[in-house]
Amino acid sequence: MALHMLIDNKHLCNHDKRLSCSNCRLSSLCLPISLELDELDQVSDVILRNQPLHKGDYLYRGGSTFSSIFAVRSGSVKSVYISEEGSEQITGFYLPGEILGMDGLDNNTYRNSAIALETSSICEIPFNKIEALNQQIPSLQRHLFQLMGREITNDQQLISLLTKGSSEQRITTLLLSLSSRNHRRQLSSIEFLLPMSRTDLGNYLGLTIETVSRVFSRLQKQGIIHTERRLVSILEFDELKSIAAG
Amino acid sequence: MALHMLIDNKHLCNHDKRLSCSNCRLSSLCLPISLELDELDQVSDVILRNQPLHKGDYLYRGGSTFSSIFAVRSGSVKSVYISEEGSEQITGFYLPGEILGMDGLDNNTYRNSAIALETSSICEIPFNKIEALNQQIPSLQRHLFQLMGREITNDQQLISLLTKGSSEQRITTLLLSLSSRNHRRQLSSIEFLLPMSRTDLGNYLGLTIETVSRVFSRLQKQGIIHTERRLVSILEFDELKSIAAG
DNA sequence: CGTACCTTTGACTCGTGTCAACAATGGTGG
DNA sequence: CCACCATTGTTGACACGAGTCAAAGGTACG
Repeated sequence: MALHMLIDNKHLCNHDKRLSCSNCRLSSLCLPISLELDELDQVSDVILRNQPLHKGDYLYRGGSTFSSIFAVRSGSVKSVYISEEGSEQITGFYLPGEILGMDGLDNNTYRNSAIALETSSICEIPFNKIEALNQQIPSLQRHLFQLMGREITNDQQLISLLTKGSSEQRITTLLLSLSSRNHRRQLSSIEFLLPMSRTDLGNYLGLTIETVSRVFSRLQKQGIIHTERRLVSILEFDELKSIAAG
Repeated sequence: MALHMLIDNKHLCNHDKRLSCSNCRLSSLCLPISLELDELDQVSDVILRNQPLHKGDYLYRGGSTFSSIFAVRSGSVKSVYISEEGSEQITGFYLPGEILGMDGLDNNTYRNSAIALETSSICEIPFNKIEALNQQIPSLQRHLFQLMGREITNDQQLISLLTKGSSEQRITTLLLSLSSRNHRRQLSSIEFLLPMSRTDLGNYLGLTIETVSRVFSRLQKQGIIHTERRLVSILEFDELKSIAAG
């Protein structure tokens, strides 16, 4: 009897106050703001809250069948495409409140693999269930389109950066992006931990690890940032912006 | 009376057999294949078939309010982002049967401008009307998500190309892309006209016009392609592929 | 405590950008 | 119809930024 209640409690954990969307600090980032409370609960009910991933764990693998999109709850995830020849290209970093997995919509197959950069909690959003909810909640459908539109504009910003930007512009732009994404989450925009290695940074920005390292050293020597391993402090915000702008 | 009939005819031109989706050779490219005939007509009815654009005309402008997505019927269009500082980045080329405008979904504002590369006919698809149809035709909603997913994976392929590819890889990859897109439309995959200038090509691929020109010359000297102005003939398909692969 | 991995720094190379001159093309108006 | 000009594309010489190769220092993990 006691055991039975325990199991029931586990089944109901989606409704646990601590784990519902209505109680999540990040819901304003990953869900439309205009949802009614009962709509919010409907959405919350289809979301799976799986075991946390550890560093290096796969959230999904490139080539596997698309089923869900994912929202980062804590930690961070990288999205990486692995070509037939084995070369890897990181296509994005995802922080708490951000959504990934939309690379699977094209062929019903994930194009990228998603790998945890650190211990991370992830909400899984089964796509067929959210598609069904779209029929009842129009603002949800619109929100999904908006999320995909944001993914597209993000990728296009990266394209501009890669075609036009020097190594310094690429790195300063990324630092400013991380800074503003931290700010959105009410965290410090001037001091934060990089979730990714120098290697990942270079891969994402199309630079070698040596160049990444040299740029960090140069920025530090100029007194614009201070770095200690993965901890970054921005000392001269305006300088950083002006380098990023070119 | 005669005049009245004429006007009525004009209003009915969407139902003109020549201009309905059910009669369009390209419908298999831009619409889901699984549509019933009456569903196809429903979709066809909301689509606007505007006056053809001439070379250099804007289909939409970056910063204006998002209202529609667009399908290229004939001709070709480039999508270009213009930064505050005035630098331009071409983010895509769109050929007949391909769909653009999804960069407007993020902020309800087009991020890019879309400009005709030559005289082009474009179908305009008002987004709120297609959103409403989604409620009745689930396969249409899925198709829209798929189109956006394709846009995302296309952008990510370009990112890989820009971070890893040499000038030769970038250009040969683009030539192969154009070739296969022509093939999809039952046109020659070995001889075709480039719709864009060398300048546009270089801008898209992150290369200067001089480098583009030199790579074309080199490929021609090696007997892999033949070019004469914008006409490209692929002489050694396998060679081209092996260069593109790296 | 040792090993493996990640990062930093230096010397050198190479590909692409920059600057410049010139050729070819297409549109315009006399 | 042709001369003119603007635009676009080609080719060469040179410079420079990022890649490559190599070595050494730090840090974390078992």
